[in-house]
Amino acid sequence: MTTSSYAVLALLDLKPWSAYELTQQAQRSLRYAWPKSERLLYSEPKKLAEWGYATVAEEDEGGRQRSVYTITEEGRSALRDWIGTRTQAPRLEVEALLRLLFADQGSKEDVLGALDDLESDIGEHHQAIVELMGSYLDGGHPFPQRTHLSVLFATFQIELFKTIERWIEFARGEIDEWPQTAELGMTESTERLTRLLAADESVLGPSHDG
Amino acid sequence: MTTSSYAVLALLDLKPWSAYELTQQAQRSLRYAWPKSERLLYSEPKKLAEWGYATVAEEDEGGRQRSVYTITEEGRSALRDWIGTRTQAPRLEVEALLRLLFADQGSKEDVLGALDDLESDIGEHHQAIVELMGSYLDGGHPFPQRTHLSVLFATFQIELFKTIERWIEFARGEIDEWPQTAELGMTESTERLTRLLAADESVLGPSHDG
DNA sequence: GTATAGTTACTGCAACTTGCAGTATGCGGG
DNA sequence: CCCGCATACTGCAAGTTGCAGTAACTATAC
Repeated sequence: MTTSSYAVLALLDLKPWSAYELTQQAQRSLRYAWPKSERLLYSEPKKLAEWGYATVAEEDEGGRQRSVYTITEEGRSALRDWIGTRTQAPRLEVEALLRLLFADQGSKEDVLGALDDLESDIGEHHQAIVELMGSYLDGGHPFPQRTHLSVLFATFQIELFKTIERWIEFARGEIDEWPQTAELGMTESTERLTRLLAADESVLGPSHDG
Repeated sequence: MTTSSYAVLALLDLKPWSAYELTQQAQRSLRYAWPKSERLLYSEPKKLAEWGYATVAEEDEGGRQRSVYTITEEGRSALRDWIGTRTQAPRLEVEALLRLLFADQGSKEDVLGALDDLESDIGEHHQAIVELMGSYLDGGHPFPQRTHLSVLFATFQIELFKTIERWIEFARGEIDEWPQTAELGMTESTERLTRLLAADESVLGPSHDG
């Protein structure tokens, strides 16, 4: 049982799903907390069934056959045990930051390009979540009694995205002041920032909507 | 060539390293942008050598033998080509958020426990970076001419960590108001938050050090 | 009616990545 | 000289990803 198995099991606890529905739903709803590939999500319910945590029923809806998975009592019990365990440390992969760390091996355009990439990736997700919240107001939540959870979760996403977007603007401003990418070292501006960070203070101005 | 290969290649572009040094250095410096296991980092320089992007020299320093890797001209050229390519979308794995999404399957203590886990994981990293910045002020940067990059990178980490810590406090406050975890749905507080998010506004108060 | 292009619903496989156990060497203390 | 510990790796099984491939239904055209 990996964390991904438990994530799928938790979805199964909401209602029975076909493998396809389960996969789509997992990609949509877990994308920002526990991003997993379609391929993996397809194989998880099979393993759950093997372990006795779910049962499979072959249905014939829509002319085509599909396997519908339902959680078992053992599954619910395993889920309850997992809920109380220590969570894994969070993990952030941001290739744009990797490019920033090695910005001296390229031009200013290269780093700024990486920041543009990051901005557009974050922007897409940001916009999607704002729209999702709009749909919740219109009663569009698939499990209305769980709205409080989705919304609290969404507050995390929005705060994070806003912070990253504000930081991108800030970083662009800093980089614009560089004559080139390499060999700058401890400039006046860098020293000022280092002092702020060593004192654990924010380097961004106050947010515009706080 | 994976992104991890390029990350190691970029490190090799700074100076020649032994596999051990390279691995340690990569774990320390890339942890927050591109976290990779020790095991993988050990094998990357071997592959780089196979592909002709690095050369190996068997040295005998400290009595024990070690393989020292040096970047080649082909390696530098490959690195320059990579620097200009599109970056991958960022990826965030936060198991504590997964627990929040399924909080209705456990108790309030369970969710709050997950938030505590997240707080302590983030707190460790946060503190480590603040201390690192203190050491930079004392001239402790391993590549002084690259300080401007490390510090700009660190501003990202600190802003992110501060945001997450502020969000944890906020989320605790919300959860404290819940009578239980399940079946709350669109409460008054949730509706207020949903409206704010749909209007793309922050739900956290202004930061305390902005 | 049937060719064909598109969508739905998957499966197989190679390559990438991780965690952990295991190995071998050097080094300090008793 | 032996023991425990740190250093410097390697092997391997299991987890994960991307992509190519398959097969069935669906819509539109001719």
